[in-house]
Amino acid sequence: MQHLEQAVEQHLATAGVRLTQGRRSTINALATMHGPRTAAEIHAQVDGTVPLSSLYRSLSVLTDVDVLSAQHGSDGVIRFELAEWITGHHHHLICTSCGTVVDVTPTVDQEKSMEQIVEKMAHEAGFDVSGHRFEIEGTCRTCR
Amino acid sequence: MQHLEQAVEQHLATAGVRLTQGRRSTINALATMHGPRTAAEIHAQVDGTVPLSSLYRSLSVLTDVDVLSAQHGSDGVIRFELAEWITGHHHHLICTSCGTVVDVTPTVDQEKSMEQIVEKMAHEAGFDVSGHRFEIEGTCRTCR
DNA sequence: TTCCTTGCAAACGATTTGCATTGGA
DNA sequence: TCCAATGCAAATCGTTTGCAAGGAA
Repeated sequence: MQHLEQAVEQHLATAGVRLTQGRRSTINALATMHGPRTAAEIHAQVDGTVPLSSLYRSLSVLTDVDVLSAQHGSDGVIRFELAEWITGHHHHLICTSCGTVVDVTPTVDQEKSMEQIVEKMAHEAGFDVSGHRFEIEGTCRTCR
Repeated sequence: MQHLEQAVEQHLATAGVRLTQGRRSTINALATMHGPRTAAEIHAQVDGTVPLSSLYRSLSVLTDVDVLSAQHGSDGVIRFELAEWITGHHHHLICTSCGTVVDVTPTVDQEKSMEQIVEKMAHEAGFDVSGHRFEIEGTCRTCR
């Protein structure tokens, strides 16, 4: 995890953003939690040491500089996770019952197939593809 | 569009839900607008004839009985559209420049490939798949 | 008539922001 | 030092809800 910290530190320095105590623990919390987490969950994980308002501000800044990525869940709550250049490329399994989001990493073949399909569909509509989001909905093991 | 109205009417009757004036115009508005729309947009489209609170309640009921589907955008706002059994299965091309959302329908082969991949990825994580959402971001023809 | 629906207004709750204070490089 | 970052409290705003009145079956 030292490498991660250094890489992130470097990344933030380049972006001209300070790596403060609060931001450090926010990032560490997310690194520990594996997968998208809400501000409230992170707030609990850091044991309330970072006020929610400050936490939201940090999350916003960290997302802006691409250390985190954000997604809006069907429960209307934003979940944050480490950016893909840190965690690696993946997609999301979303439990329609409890809202939990789990990361899944496609195999190289799977990813290649998906990209091909994306490219083809978009091309016919005259779109220049810049990215895609693939979300699988279903029921997780514990909710079933 | 007569067929649509009858089918929906039937659907609602079976579900024990009344097709009222407000609901009728809500559904018609969405049928006209093609693609996911926010409550505010629908409210404007029906020219304010349906109060926002009532509109939200209708949208909620209609989503529950699967006449509409809802999705939470990256701006934190809920967008509604006619359910896929009405519009047909499709995915979304989202222009990151102008925000336009275009529906794209995958070919049978494309859809089959995607479902296979989805099934495989989800199964390993212990998920029961109920559906998937594929959103392609990029630049549309007119914005390019 | 019987309830499901509506309208209005008030409540909610996640997220954002103003402002004075603190702390990192 | 100097300005970004913080903490607190108040404000936002999309969405939800209580309750009495209205309308579909």
